[in-house]
Amino acid sequence: MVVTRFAPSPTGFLHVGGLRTALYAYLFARQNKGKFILRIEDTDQKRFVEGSVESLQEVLKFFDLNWDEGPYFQSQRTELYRKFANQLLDEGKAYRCFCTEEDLEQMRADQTARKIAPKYDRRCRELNPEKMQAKLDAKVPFVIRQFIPYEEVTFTDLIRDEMRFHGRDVDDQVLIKSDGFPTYHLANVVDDHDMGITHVIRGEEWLPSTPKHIWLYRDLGWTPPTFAHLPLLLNPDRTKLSKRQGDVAAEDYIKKGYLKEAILNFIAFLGWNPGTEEELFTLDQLVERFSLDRVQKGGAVFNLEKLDWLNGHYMREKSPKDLAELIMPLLEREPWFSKNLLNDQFLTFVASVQTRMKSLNDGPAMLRPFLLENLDYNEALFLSEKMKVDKAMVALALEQALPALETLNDYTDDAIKECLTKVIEKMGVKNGQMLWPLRVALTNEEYSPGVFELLRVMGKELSLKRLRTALDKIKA
RNA sequence: GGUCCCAUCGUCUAACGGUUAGGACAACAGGUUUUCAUCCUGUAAAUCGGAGUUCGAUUCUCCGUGGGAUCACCA
Repeated sequence: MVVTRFAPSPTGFLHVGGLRTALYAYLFARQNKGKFILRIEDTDQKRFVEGSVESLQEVLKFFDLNWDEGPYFQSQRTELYRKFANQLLDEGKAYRCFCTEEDLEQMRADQTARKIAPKYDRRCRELNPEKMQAKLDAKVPFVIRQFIPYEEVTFTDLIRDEMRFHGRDVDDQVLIKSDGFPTYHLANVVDDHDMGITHVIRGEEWLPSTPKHIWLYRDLGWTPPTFAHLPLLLNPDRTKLSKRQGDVAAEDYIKKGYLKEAILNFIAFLGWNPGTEEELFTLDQLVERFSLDRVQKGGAVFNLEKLDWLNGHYMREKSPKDLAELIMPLLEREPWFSKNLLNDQFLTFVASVQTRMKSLNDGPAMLRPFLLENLDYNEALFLSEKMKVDKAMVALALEQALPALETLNDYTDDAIKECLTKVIEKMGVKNGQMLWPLRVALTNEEYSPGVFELLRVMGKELSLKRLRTALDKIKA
């Protein structure tokens, strides 16, 4: 059975790159009817961020990336790691290192000065038994290092095929830190084996440390899982996506009002495509169609333009009811909002602004003209050079439209259009000279749905009230 | 610097060694339209360079160039 995992460290928010890794691991597990495990890699107590484990889980759930097992916490499994570290120690595949931070810094400084690649010189490996015992007795803190053999290691990456590294270039990796906690490398390997992970799907930044992991599997007598190293997500300047150059937390995009469908669809296509010209995919469709061998090798620039388009698409695709439910929490945060502003027309209001919304966050502002009791008119808005509308024209348009609409009983788009067209013809003005003032009177906005639709959606009572109020204001 | 990875329109990408190098987003130009959107039509836009293999390279090989990742008691 296929078992994948997502193994973030709780050092802050969930990175969009992390989200994509989680998504791919999830898709691969689901499509193979396998298991998806969540594991928290919290072996560095210094970098732990309060609340990050909770928010990590919330975000994954928000995107419906549900895991079958976990979350497991590495900080609760330290006994296991120590056991295997000791085993390697006994077998001579690892050794204790008593070097201090200063020793190591000094060593590295010397090496860089001599233009050699910085690498641990194994001085502690040569320590004789008496000296070693003396240090242990004196309780000198030590780390456990993995002994890296001078030989080649190869493995097959699902995305990059044959990978080849040589031990001469790899440092004797620390396995257990002096505080007794394991490093990523040890904990990761032990857990992946212990949890039966069959496919390690992770970012490309892990490629260089994979040989260490392979040697660890071998020294522990285990069969390594299959690896798939995902291409990086990039800044516009093609460096690794970073906070300096924009929002990188998945939450940021939720807060910006992007739909989960859009974010998921967008992120799935950064590095993968189905090989056809289809590009609109739901999570379920992705489960069906995803494949690791269609994953790209090169990094992908995290460019929001496509996300905006996808978001608009999914916004328009929603039913007004679903959309209204998503907007509601945002509406409730508005200072002007109160529950009794809602009436049975609400869904029609939502429907009328739907094609205009770029994100959920546009909702409150676009709905406000429909919901507010009184608009605080901005007189300058009524005037439009382009529409050839001056103050006198505004007053005239409103004065002429009002009585016509008052006598109109059939308040449908067509009837309203016919009614106003007659007035316009009689006045001998241009459409815009009538419709622009009406639109501003109805919404106090520069952009809005069409006037006929506006009138119908608002209803006779509210719309006429708006027109009268506006007329009073303009005449005052 | 060592090691490793990568390379098609601005961006995401497609193309059994044979295509007028395709699509989408963005851009631009039109159409629909009272505004803004939506919607429709169209235009422009790419194989990093050089060798080699081949009847034929975007595709395979080598070299170069460019970009990136990584070299911690962080993950």
